[in-house]
Amino acid sequence: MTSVPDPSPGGWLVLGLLMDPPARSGYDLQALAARSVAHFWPITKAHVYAELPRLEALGYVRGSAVRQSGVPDKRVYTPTPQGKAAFSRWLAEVDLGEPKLRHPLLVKVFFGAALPPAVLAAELDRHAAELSALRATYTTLLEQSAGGRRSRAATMRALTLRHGVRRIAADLAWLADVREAIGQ
Amino acid sequence: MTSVPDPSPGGWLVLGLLMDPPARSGYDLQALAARSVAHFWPITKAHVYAELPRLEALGYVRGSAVRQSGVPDKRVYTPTPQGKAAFSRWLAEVDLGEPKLRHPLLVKVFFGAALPPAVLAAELDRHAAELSALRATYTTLLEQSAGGRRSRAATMRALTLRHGVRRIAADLAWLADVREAIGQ
DNA sequence: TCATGCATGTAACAGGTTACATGATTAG
DNA sequence: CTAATCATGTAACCTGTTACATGCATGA
Repeated sequence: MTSVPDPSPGGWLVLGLLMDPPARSGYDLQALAARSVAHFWPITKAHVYAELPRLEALGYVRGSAVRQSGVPDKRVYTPTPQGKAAFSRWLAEVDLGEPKLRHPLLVKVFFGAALPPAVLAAELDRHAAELSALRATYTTLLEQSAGGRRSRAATMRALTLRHGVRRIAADLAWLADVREAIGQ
Repeated sequence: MTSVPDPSPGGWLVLGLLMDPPARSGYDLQALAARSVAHFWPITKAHVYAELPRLEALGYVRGSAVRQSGVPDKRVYTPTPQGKAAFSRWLAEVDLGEPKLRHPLLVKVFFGAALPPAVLAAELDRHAAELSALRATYTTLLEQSAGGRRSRAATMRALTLRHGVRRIAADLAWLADVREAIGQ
């Protein structure tokens, strides 16, 4: 009877991002995702726009038009009581299993013996530079949220950034290992 | 005219695993993947079996039947010269972009304020236990490959395991942070 | 005039997983 | 007798991405 299937993981994430006010549009959600959950669960804008009507059909969110001047009108969404309940239940009960990572650089290292050392070394350095840049954005975000007292929710969100920072530190240390092992 | 598309990333990985002797069957490849590349690029058996005929159609591998007694007959694959060349080229030239990770536990932490502390704490501890177990399997694999002198290829493969070990150490340290932040 | 931000969406595709289907042999 | 190992595959599905399509307003 439902005909609308349960949200996919990405759909639940979108719902989760709507849990706290203010009401947000697809455009807002995409931007919010980019600076919050993106580092452990990337969500594209196409995905956001696809999930919103499904969540509405399930009765988990309600959209309403907002007129604007200067910029285009938009449609913002707020969670319904059922949506809030469903999200809490999902969060407590899901088992999404182990993190699945697909790490291109590790592929290059694994098969690295088949690669000219200079090519590999260049890739390693490029990656290290990207990691450093990423760490800078994470620490910036952390500092932005670090002022004064934090809500419980803000504390939890900050913790995921700390994960990113720790992981990057580990990756940089490993990159140094690899550099040493291959010479130069 | 080709009609057969280029391999997907997973397909290239399968080809990569065939580069070194001995010739392997789909069954062998799946097992090999599980103890080598799985921790940075998981490949299911269904995927392996699907890629093999495509690689053959592209002229990158050649399969041949092997009769066995006691166990079922099998079909093993060896790379062709074109396959070897194509793999080297791919490895040097691809840009698969940044690692994309989807980390369920970070989802739970990010929205953790909406979760009973005891539930969250239990998940954290379960995850920590799993990480410890995983680290044990990595170190076992490392020790197996650590005897005596290593080929260049073996050294590179071992380095990816060291990455896993470093990443787990970082994750465990972060889990301790979270535990401290939420108390109990 | 040109790029950027705001704003929304769709269609086609890619990549990979789950569940199903089958069957012999060996070890406990 | 049962479970595990060896062995191969397919069909349906899920999840998500890319590329396309549109258009106004603002600031440089």
